[in-house]
Amino acid sequence: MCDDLVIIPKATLGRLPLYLRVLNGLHHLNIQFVSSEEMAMKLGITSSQLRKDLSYFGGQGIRGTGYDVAYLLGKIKAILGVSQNWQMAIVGLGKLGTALARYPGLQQHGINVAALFDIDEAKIGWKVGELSICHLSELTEKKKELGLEIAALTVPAQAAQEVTDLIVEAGIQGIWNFAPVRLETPENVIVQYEDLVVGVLTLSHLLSRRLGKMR
Amino acid sequence: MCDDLVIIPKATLGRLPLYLRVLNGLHHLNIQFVSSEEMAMKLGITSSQLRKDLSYFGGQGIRGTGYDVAYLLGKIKAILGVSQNWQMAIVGLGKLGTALARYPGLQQHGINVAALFDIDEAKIGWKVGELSICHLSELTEKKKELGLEIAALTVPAQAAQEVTDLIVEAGIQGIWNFAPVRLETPENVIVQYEDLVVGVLTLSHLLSRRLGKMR
DNA sequence: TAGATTGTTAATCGATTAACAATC
DNA sequence: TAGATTGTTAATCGATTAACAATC
Repeated sequence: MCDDLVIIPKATLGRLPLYLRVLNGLHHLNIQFVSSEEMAMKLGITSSQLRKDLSYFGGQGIRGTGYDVAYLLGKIKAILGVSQNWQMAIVGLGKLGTALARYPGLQQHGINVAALFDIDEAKIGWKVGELSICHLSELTEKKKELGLEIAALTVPAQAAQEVTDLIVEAGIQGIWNFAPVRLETPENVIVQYEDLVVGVLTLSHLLSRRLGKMR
Repeated sequence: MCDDLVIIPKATLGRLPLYLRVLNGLHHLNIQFVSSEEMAMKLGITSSQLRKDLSYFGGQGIRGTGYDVAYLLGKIKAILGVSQNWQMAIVGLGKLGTALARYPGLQQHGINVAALFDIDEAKIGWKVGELSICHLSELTEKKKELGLEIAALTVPAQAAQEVTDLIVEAGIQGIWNFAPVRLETPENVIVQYEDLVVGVLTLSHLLSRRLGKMR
C-alpha cells in the first residue's frame, strides 16, 4: 500500500502499458527471465531507458540474468491498477460505444464493462452482448448498485458537457472521454482524453512531409 | 512548399490538432481575433506555451490585438496536411473498423474513407454507408485506382503483421495501427500507433491512487 | 499616447542516453 | 572465476515557463 506512492515520472507512466503488454506476451510463452536489452528491442526503445524506468519502482532485476517476468508483471499491474477490477459504464451507444463494449482488451486489463447508457428511447432495452442499454436517468442508481467508477463517454460533442455533469453528479470519478471537447469538471474528477483525430492528423502531417505537398 | 519544412518540436506538433479544434470553433462563431491568453484558457495550457508553439512556424500575431483566427487556421491546417485530401482504406471491418468508417471527424479533417477491406468471405460485398467491403486481395488494385495512401489497421492482433506486409506490398506508406502490437515495416512506411488500452490504464492508475488500493 | 498583447530570451525543469562500477 | 547484465551517475538534450522589451 506504500511503495505504490513513489513518484513515477509521467513519461515513464505512459510506457508502462507497453511494458505490460510485452511482459504478458513473454509470460504466456513461459519465459522466466528477460534482459533489459531484449525487452527494449521488442519495444523500439533503448535498454537504458527501460532500466531507468524500472528503477523508479524497484524493478528488482538480477545482475547477469535479467528481470523476473512474473514478478515484474505483477509489479506493473499493481502500479497501473490492473490487479484491481474496475466497473465501467459506457455512456452513448453509437458505433464507437458499441465497439468499446465489445473490445476484449478492456476485460483483459481489469476493466469490466458493467452498464450501458443512452438517452435515445429507441435504444433503451437493446442488448449489446450480455448487457441491456439503460436510460441515462438510471445512472445514479446503477452507480450505487454496481459500484461504477469509470464512465466511457462516447456521445456526440454537443452533448458531452451536459452528460458529463450527470456523470459527475452520480459520483463517478473517472471519465474516459472520446468526445473531442475539453470537459469542465470538479477537481476530484479525473478525465482521460482519447482523441482519435490527433493520431490521424499526426500521420497526415508526417505523410505530407514525406510525400511532398504536391501530388 | 518551403516554410512547411521548418522543424517543429514533437511536443508542439502533438498540440497542433488541439489548436486546430479550438480555432475551428472560433471560426464558426465568426470570431476574427483571439489572444494567446484566451485560447490557452480554453486549452488548459499556459499562454507562454501557446505563443512559443506558434512562434515555430510564424504565428503572425498582432501585438495588442492577438492572432488572426482564419490565418492561423489555414497555417495549422497546412502543417498538419489537413488542407490536402487523403484517401484512406480501412482494413478489418469488425466493430472498431465499422465505427471508424462512420466517424465524421475523419472527413472533417481531410481524411476520406475510400475503401474497405476484410478477409472474412461472409463480409465481402456488405455495405457500410456508401462503401462495399472488398476482399483484401484487391488491395493493390484498389490502391492504384483510388490513390490510397493511408490504411487504418483494425484487425485482430494475431493477424496484424501479416496484413501489414500486404499493405506495405501494395505501396501504402501510412499505417494507422489499432492492433496492440509493434509492427515490422520498411523505413519508408510510417506507422502511427493508436492504443486504446494505454488511455484507460492511465486512468485506472490515477484512480487507484486517488481512491486508494483497498475499496 | 496608453493599453494590450506579441515574440523572444534566459532560467528552470524534466527526460533521455551513454557509460561503467557493482554484482549476480 | 569469467561473462553478463543490472542500477545509477553525470552529461546532454528537449520542453516549459516567467518575464519583459518590442510594437501594434
